[in-house]
Amino acid sequence: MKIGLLAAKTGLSIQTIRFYERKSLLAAPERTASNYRSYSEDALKQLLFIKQCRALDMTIEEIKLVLETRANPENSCENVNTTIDKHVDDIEHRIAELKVLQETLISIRSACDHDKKVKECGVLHQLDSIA
Amino acid sequence: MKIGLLAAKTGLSIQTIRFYERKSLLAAPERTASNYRSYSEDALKQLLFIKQCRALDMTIEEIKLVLETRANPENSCENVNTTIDKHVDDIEHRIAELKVLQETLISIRSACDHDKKVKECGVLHQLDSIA
DNA sequence: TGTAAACTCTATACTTGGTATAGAGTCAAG
DNA sequence: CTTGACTCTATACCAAGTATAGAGTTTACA
Repeated sequence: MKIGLLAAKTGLSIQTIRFYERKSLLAAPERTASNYRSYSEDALKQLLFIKQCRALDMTIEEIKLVLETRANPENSCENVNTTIDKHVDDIEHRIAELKVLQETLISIRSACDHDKKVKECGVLHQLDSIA
Repeated sequence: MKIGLLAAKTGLSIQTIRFYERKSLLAAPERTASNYRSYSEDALKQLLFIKQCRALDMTIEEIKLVLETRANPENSCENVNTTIDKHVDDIEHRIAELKVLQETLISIRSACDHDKKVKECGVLHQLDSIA
């Protein structure tokens, strides 16, 4: 199948598919006589796998690692698990950070209840003084 | 004061300060005879304000808007408040997304309790089939 | 006074994960 | 046979910086 159909089937853009090829996430496919990329069903499966990993916010490098690990069924899956564990950790940290940020923002926001003038705006005063 | 001292006082890198100048967040300062940037105390205050806004995850464009609003004390502070409200909203969404992601990751991770081989690894099977 | 270290300057390239374009070639339908 | 849809490569762009090269400047110390 050609790249347009593959894009439609995966829900990824054509440019994204070519981008993944450049990044060596997806093997360069066969070419037709007129130099069009020609993909197999395996490429489709691989892309769906990649898409799934991206949805889990894995970086391209991490996905590459997982794909390499997966390529040999006799490999230990240890570094796949390590990758997931690290993600869970990172996300936990990020959520905690965002919660603090959220509270700070809400607290700042409460300093100006209405549409006032700049010189009276508690939000701006807060922004000036917190640091 | 020269850029190195300003960087030390603000905790920003020299490159970041020059970057903010290029982005028009910080006015281009006077220059010495030898073309070195020479900053006032006001520049220091402005940078600390910017740093504070960045810590609240505002984009450079948003900060620019806030700075422009702030410049005239008679302005209405409405769009400052709007900016903050939008942020609170964005962060709420992001936290919700991350929580879903976290749960998904934890559920996937539970499919492989130990260091197994790739072919037996539940995590990899999950990654294959969820999409 | 000499010189070496520390500082600053501009300009450019790199990062991540794509997205958007230009300009050229190819293919299918009417 | 031409028009429109598709594909190709190469390049530039986004945010928010970071890192480097190569040149000039200032400061400290002997």
